Amino acid sequence: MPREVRERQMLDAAVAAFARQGYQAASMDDIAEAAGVSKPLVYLYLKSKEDLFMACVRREVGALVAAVRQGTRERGLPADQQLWNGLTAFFTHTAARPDGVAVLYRARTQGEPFAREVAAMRVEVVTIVTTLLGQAAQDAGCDGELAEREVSGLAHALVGAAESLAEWANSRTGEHIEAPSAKETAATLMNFCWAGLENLMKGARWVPGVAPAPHGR
Amino acid sequence: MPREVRERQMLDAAVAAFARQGYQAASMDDIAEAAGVSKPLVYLYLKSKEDLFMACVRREVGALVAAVRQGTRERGLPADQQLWNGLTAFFTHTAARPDGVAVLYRARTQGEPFAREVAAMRVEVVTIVTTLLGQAAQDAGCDGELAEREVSGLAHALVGAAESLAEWANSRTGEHIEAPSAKETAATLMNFCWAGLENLMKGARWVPGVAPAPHGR
Amino acid sequence: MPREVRERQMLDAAVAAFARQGYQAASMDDIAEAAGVSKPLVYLYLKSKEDLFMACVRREVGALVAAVRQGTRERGLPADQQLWNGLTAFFTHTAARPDGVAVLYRARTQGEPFAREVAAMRVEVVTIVTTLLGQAAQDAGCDGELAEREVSGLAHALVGAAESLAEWANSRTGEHIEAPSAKETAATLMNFCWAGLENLMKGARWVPGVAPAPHGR
Amino acid sequence: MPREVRERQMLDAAVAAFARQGYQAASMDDIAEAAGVSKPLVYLYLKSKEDLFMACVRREVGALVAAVRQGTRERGLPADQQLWNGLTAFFTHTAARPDGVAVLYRARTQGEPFAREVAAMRVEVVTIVTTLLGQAAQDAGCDGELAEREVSGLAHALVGAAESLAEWANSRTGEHIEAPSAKETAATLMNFCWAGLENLMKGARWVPGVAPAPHGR
DNA sequence: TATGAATGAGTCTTCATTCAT
DNA sequence: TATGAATGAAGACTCATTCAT
Repeated sequence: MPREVRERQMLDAAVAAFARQGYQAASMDDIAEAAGVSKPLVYLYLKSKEDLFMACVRREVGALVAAVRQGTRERGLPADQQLWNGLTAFFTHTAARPDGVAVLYRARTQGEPFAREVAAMRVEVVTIVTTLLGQAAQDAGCDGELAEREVSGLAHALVGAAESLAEWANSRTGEHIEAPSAKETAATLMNFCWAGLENLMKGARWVPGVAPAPHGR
Repeated sequence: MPREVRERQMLDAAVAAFARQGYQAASMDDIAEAAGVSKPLVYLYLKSKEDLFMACVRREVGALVAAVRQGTRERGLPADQQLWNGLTAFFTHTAARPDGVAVLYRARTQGEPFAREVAAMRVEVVTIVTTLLGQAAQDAGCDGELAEREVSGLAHALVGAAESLAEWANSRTGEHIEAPSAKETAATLMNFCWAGLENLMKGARWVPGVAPAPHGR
Repeated sequence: MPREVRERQMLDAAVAAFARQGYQAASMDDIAEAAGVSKPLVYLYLKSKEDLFMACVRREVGALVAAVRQGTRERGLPADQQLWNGLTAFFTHTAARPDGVAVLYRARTQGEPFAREVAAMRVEVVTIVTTLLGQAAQDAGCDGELAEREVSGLAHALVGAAESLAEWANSRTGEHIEAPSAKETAATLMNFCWAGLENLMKGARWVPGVAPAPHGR
Repeated sequence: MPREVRERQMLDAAVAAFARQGYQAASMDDIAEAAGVSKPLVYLYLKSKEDLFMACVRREVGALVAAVRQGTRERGLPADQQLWNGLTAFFTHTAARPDGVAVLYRARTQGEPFAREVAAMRVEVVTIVTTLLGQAAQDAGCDGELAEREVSGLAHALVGAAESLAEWANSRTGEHIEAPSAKETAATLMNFCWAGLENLMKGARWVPGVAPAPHGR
């Protein structure tokens, strides 16, 4: 059996194991067995547990970013539409590859090199989102300037909300309550945040003690 | 030395260890040493590694919930103000006890019993939030009906956003860029979500292909 | 059982194992079993295979040097007599602790840190020998100057000869041919080298094509 | 590529590996790679690691013995001259093929079959030396009888001294101190032992408590 | 002749856990 | 209350060796 095929089998098995048990708890023995190969072969192809984990992380990072990029590829739409498309792509991916996403989640707490990889991915996603927001500001003809730190905070809030929602949406899978579709979830998130973002881009801010301006309270 | 004191020392050491290294990687040896006691004593007081971790989780869950409750105790304020207070309390706690929060974060991926404990905490927090939202709806005299599922989704989005922001805010600690204060962070989050929530409570929804109603685009 | 005792048991077992099988081939499992303890205890006390080996080496280095020093302690004797005493002590030690000596032998080809330790021991022994030779030169009233390099070479030759003889003498042990006693072996070596050394100290040298001076050929 | 050539490449690589790392530590993988062939080919040609090592040992034994024989081939010279020639040949070989010599050194501690091979070589060399000594006795017209055991001991002392000197001489290679030439080293050893050997052949012995006879102390 | 693919067996090391005191 | 001493079980990693082609 050619090397590439075997290697993908191993990565598949590893992603599943790491997702379910975590980096430390997953054993190379189990991974090898799940991949249907002997342990030495795993080492021959993937060098070490760390390298194997890194390979998983990189693969899943790539897949996730590709999915989101694909979702926001369509030009010429209004920014909110594009953001919704991107979120939908994200939730679709998240539902289709829960283990892959879980690996990324785990990687964030597994030490420098892995955390960095995921952080880099986040930056990429945040950049996409930020670009969309900028475009949205233009679309709306608004001129409010957002401090870089504020944007960064917002982007993290959005990503965190998305991750949390993804987890929540997927946690339903398997129960008799039907899980919400990716589009529904994306819409929920848009409902949650879009009005606020728009306000911000217009320079309207929520401040303690005063209701946000555009709603006229 | 009285048992209670010793036990707290152990929990402190354990929380630090689990937070920094994760459940699997933290070793009972290290924890005992950090606590300044012998290993058998740890076992005498806390039974097993699992029980020790559970004790940590429960303690931190309690502390976090108490902090948030404390933050939202003040009655008679408008709902947004109360939510802001709660968030501020959350971010304050999060900045004060990063290790405690990290333990909860770790616990979510550490198997059934621990995940359940954290999930229960989330439910509690979500309930608080939900109550506030309900009150806010009344305050606004609005009559929009929110499906239970939708509320649940929103609450998870809010909590996820808050967690993500907390992590982001704390990741700055130690750099020369000053970390945002809890109040700032809470304001960022309010900016992010409050307008949208208000809309929803008025029955206005973002739908694909159409700009959100209340803003008149 | 107190730690010190256990530790000596382990070192004894380890020395035997390393001597017979070499560093790589000796397994920690076997050593632990031979010492009558479990493997973790070996690691608890001696940290790692490398550290264990180093501990063996150091112990045997100390024992050997102590033996030789003890042998040459008696002052006031002629130099040849003292050298003979030292050699006798060496061969006695060598016969009494063949495994210890074998460990030192193995250590020389086991990488920098170990080789260095043995080299340092050699230097110590060579220094003792050199001192004796110097004293012998004085005793003999001779004034021949030996280049440092030449002395070094001679000392190495002497030590090599001694080692080789020790091995030869001990290889007889167990056969029906009786092994030569330490004193006999020491005498053999004195016979082998003393006349030559004396010549050298008188400035007489063997040169190709000419028989050494003092023997009048 | 013809089998013989390939086989020599493999042996060269193996000798280098075994010399530098020892039998256990050298891996078939590394040897195959160093030889520029695939592992199965090594097994096809040389059967097993043990057989490969044995092949190396035999080759190097042959080379060393051949070198020494070559050095003592010239008949009609005085015995000391011949011995010096043989030693020079030995040190020349030793300097030219340090890896080969190292393999023999390693083989001595690698278990029965290998040790036997090297022992056999020693016997051969000792025989050559013994013959020379016998001839020297005749040359000197001396009638001293040397017990077989004593001769054996002397021969081992000589060989050990030679080995030790060879190692010492070669350990200088690479430093800025120039290594002594083979002839110098051989002369050092002759200086070290020849007078003693001559004495012995004349029946003069060093005995404890008495200075050696021929020097009249 | 030559090799890419594959593995059974074994090694070092660590860890949660328990006695005996 | 408190601990020095000790271990069963398991995990990462490597290596000599063999097929199928």
